[in-house]
Amino acid sequence: MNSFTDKAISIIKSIPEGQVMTYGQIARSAGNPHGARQVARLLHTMSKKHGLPWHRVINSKGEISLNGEGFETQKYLLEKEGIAFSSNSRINLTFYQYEFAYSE
DNA sequence: GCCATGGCTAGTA
DNA sequence: GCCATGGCTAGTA
Repeated sequence: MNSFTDKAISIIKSIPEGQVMTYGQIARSAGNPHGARQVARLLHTMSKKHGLPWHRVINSKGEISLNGEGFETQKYLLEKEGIAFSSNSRINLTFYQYEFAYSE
């Protein structure tokens, strides 16, 4: 459990229902401030295999980063967990962002 | 080579 | 709206 990817995966798994984290926040928590794109990549390739709550990860602007069908699916899943979207389809991070903290 | 980012500038109002 | 950035999976040989 040492690589950036392993840490990121365990962090993503810890996001509680009804809360979100951003790509950059996960990357920083996993030890690489510049790893946001790697987080995006691993979500894309490993979500299914690891059963990740991929829909609880959004970008730093509070937006869903998918297009088309993916966008609709993610928005639906988040709303189902009680997360509200503003009229411009954004999420209030101050309210819904999970403050990840290491538990040793 | 791939990626579902993010930060910063320019350029508007 | 542009572009620098970086760790590594999936799939072939």
